[in-house]
Amino acid sequence: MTDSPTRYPIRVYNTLTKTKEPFETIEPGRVGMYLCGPTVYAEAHIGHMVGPVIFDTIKRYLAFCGYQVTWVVNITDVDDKLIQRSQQRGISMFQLATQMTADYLSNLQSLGVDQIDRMPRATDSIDEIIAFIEELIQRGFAYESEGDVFFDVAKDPEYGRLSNRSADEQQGEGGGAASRKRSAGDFALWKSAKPGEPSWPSPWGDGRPGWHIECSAMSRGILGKTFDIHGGGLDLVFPHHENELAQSRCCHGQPMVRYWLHNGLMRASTEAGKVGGRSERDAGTEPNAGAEPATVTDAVSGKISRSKGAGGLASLIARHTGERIRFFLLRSHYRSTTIFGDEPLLEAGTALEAFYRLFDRFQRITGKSVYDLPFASRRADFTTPSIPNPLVSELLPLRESFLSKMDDDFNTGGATADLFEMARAINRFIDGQSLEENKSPVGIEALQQGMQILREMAALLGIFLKPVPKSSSDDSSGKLVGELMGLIIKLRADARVRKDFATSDAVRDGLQAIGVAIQDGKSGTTWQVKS
RNA sequence: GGCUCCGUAGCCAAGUGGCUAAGGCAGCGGAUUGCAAAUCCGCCAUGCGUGGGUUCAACUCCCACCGGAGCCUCCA
Repeated sequence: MTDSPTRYPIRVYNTLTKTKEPFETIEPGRVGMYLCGPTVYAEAHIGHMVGPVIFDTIKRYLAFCGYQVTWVVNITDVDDKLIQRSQQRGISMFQLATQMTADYLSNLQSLGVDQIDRMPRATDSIDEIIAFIEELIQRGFAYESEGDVFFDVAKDPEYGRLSNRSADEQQGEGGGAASRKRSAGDFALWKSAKPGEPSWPSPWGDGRPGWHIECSAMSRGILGKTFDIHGGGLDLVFPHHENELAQSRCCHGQPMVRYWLHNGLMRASTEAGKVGGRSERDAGTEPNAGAEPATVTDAVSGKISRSKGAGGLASLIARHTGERIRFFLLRSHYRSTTIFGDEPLLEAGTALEAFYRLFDRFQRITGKSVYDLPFASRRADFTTPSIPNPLVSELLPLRESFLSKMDDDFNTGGATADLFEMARAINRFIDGQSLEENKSPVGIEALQQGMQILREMAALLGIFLKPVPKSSSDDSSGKLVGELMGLIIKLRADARVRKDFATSDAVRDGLQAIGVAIQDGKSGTTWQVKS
């Protein structure tokens, strides 16, 4: 019973054609996917996580549909900014890159991004890069000029198609390179080294790769000359992806990529940057940037920008948990601009709490952790229960709805609606069967089967995979705390039996004040630490 | 100036040429509760920026305008 991916009507929006197209792989059942990763010269900010989270989700989904996916994310560890920043800090470029790569990786881990197969570094690929440049020169698409090598944009009639621009309107890179270029739009493939800069020997003298060439060289090395999906932020469409595309197509005489997928950018929710509000530009007032402690934004536009010093993702994750941030990112469509701030993140957390409470409830009834439940990892593996299960019958249409939204350009925002509907159906089932009071084996079995469906769908989004550390059911809260709470609840229950509500309410209010919420249910009192 | 994209209830946010325009947060009623909380049920956009046009029919297509964002230089 192999799963044939072609049976699923997946459609993706392709930036190159500006339309949604049926997803068909080059090689049946296999997907090569490349995402432009970070230039590791500074700490990551939340905007850098949009791509990794959505592509992580895309990979999970494609794998679920039966594809064998190879996902590559590159690390740009040589670049002008890296050199500049490392000199400022008095460390080597390699030290800086190592530190910032570690920061990036830990952020990915916090957000549950663990599907990446290969993370090649530019500096590990110098030989491939040089070989690629040599091929371009041989084919007449690049030229050497005083130790630099440039791509000759004029030689590529298709240049500009991805970003819908014509080559002659380009300003090109600034600096002193202009005099060495044939035309302004030409971009560097190889940059000659100035004294003291990190460099590698090449046929054109010591130097380093230009920005775009590494992606062409590394994607070819791992995924081949033509591969299925290339992704990145919308801001990379021009010039980065346009240039990559030109290099690879001209070098190989075949298309580089089947589908170009671009995620929307993130904006901070400053007063001025608010959608519908007046822009700072028009208002002509001095912007007050830095309202968000975790990010520094471009004061004029509200855009999150690392060049303005944005970063501090780690503290944001500490405040909100990685799962909350991930869920927040997946609640809207990946191509849309997302407004980011503490408020929307808090709201995502509130929404998530309902699921966590359901999971606690599940554990009280079944004695099992939701996180230990098995679930189908392939779309075709799902089998309906042999015994009629009213809960599963209710959940299956929601599962179909969820999957059809994911089929449609990975509409995670639409799909989350079905997750909420599932949670409601499960709660309704528990209420209707009074499962917390009379734990009927038939009901419990039905509940578990139902919960597996919710779990299966959530796993596609990369959420609810493991317990959130703050949950009271988690032993990280401490055994002692659990025992103390047990004692407090027992004493309070005694007070309630005596109808001494003044005492019981005082206990509840007191706990509330220190961040512990309690609920009196029919089968006892539950509690959790509020985040 | 050129090129893209967006404008859906108090807020966030899916979606569609034609049945009752998802879901979440907040709010309001009800069930439940000693009271709460949680959970469940119900309510909450005669309308999808504004004005035209195409069409039997548009929120969905086209045009104009207003407002917002991005790219055109490094940027996820």
